[in-house]
Amino acid sequence: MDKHTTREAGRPPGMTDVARVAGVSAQTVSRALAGHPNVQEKTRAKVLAAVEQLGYRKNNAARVLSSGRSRTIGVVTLQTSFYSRTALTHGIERAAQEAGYAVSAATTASLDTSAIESAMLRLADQHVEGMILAVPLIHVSRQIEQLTGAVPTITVDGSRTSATEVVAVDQSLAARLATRHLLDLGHETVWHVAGPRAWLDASSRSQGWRAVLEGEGRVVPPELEGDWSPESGYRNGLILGRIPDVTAVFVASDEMAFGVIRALHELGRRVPDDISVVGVDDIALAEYCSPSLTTVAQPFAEMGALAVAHLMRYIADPDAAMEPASVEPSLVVRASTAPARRV
Amino acid sequence: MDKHTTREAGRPPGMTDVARVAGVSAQTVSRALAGHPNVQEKTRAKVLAAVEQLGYRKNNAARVLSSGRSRTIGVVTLQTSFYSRTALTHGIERAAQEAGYAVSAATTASLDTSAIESAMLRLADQHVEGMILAVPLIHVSRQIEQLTGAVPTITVDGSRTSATEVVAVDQSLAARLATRHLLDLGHETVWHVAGPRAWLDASSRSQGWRAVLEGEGRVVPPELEGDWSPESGYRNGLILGRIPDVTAVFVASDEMAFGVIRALHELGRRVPDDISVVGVDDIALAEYCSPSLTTVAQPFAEMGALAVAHLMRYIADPDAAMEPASVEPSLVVRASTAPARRV
DNA sequence: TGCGCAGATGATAGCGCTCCCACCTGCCGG
DNA sequence: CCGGCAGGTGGGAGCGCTATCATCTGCGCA
Repeated sequence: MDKHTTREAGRPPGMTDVARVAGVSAQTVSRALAGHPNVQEKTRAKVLAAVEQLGYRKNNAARVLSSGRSRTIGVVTLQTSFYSRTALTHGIERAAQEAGYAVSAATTASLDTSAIESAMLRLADQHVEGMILAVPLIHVSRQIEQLTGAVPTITVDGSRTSATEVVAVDQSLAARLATRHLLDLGHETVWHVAGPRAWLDASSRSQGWRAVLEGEGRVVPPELEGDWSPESGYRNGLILGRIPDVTAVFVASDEMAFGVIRALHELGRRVPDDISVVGVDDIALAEYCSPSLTTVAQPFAEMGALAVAHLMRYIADPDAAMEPASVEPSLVVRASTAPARRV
Repeated sequence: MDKHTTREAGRPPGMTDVARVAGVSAQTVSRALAGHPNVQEKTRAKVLAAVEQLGYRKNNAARVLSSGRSRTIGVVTLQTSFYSRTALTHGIERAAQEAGYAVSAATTASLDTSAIESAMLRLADQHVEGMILAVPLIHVSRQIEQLTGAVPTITVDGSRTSATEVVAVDQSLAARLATRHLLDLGHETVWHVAGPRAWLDASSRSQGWRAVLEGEGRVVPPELEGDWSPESGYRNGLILGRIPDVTAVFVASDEMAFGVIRALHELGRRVPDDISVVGVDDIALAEYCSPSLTTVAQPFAEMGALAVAHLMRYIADPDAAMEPASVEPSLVVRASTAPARRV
């Protein structure tokens, strides 16, 4: 550090430097750059010229320290590469960028309360103005409660216990679309391989599936559960393939669906001839693996944008009432589903 | 803001508060928390107790402003969900976290110089101590040169023009493993669907493939090019499938490989009976799609760790000489490759 | 016995910005 | 004609922390 206040070589220009060059005060520079209304056009122009000339860039740390506002939001995600979370994160990033916000990501290796807590704390330390939780909040600790109280937080998994705002794809609808599609093809009933129960996404799908079957007076088969990985789909497929009257399966994610299909294949049951399979997500490979997968496409980009929009509103007015928002998924029919064969 | 220096309700506790409770000076608190050696164990304990009692959390903005060090590194990635980049990012995140660094991600929608420039500037504004570029630097602008001069930067794509340090998977080896595997199965020669030329990953694979063929005196078929997407693999597959003497194809990514396989399938050429296909990456689905894919696994986690380790060393001593580092991929043989049929 | 040095602690001065308030123009109405 | 009021501007005072230097202890050694 240096005693002299005069400009130094090797130090980036500060607001004072801009002020000097523009012939105004540092204060005016601040206002001009912040888009404050009470600044003459002429003055603003002078400031901008000086900024250009010096190659001035704002010092974010100073701004945050002084104002408490960071223009940054945080996203908590699970440290894995499931397609859905990746796609969602991208949607959020793009939307945040457009809103002039930076995104700070904190990943957690597990869904433990303490792990999520620590991810949220890391974000809080970075003075984020809001958070988006892309993981299910299984248990809301005192610490988390305090954080969500202090920092506007929304969750895109819609944890049922939380005190946070919720944005979500209508997963129940996704499940209903899939299940009804299979019934429409003439199948007696539809089996289901669900995601982990901790995820609301997973349990909403399960509920939607069950609702359709019950509404139609069909037998509701026991539900199987995976962990989103292809491998868990495979394990469940090995079970399903051994049950003779299984002819239609709704799987809670595309990656698991391919695992299921592989297992069925190995057991000699053909898809879609013997068994129809529907997934969820519409990953890039869904169309190109064999057989191409009938699935329910999720509008992840839209979803990210909606989450950010919601959060912005929440940040602007923390007291405003907000009802949960949701976007609609859509069915994409491909080759993994076929009409039930006459018995 | 407030005139009084005494504690206020509703304001989080600061270092001065901790100092008061612990009965030491703010300075000592700073040193104790920074792990400075010249602090008595007893004093440190008192400080930690006070921290605990007050629920004190450091103010990062203030630390950055004052010290210039942010304990944050930045990562520039492309705004897509290709498996490789996602996996790599996770490797980086984990390693950085272990090193006590936060990760700030900046995504860019395109590979334009200006887009990458702006992503790097955004990171610079956040006072990152170092950057990892996970995108190819096609053209190094004056601005970028200035940035890489000011902030330690390494690239994991190994752009040939850049003035940055390089960490990479040995892609040439990956290609040689794949190509040799196919030749060993008795195929006359091997065709290649490459990634975009702008990516060094892609061109290294192409070179490795070519080197093996030339070394063995085989015919080097013309090279096809995709954009990493399954769809581009499909397009190229539609071409390859129409060429009668194609019996083995090395594809630069798993996602493209499945696209190729699908196209071949549609043209009535069986994999692996008629044509063997090898991919690169070993994505989670490689084992579960049909046929399961022979591929070259990339050690992304290791790679991320290596990149971070390199960057840490670079940050610690920007002048230290560092040779490019690389990690080794490994071949995973599955069902998409088979011995060439006797002609 | 005393000097000096090293280890432990404290005091002070910023880091670059934004807030609050005072100021200074010019113009309106009384 | 002058007080007042509004829009524009400038002047300080911090924001919470760390760097630098000063200070203060205790101890070894001559």
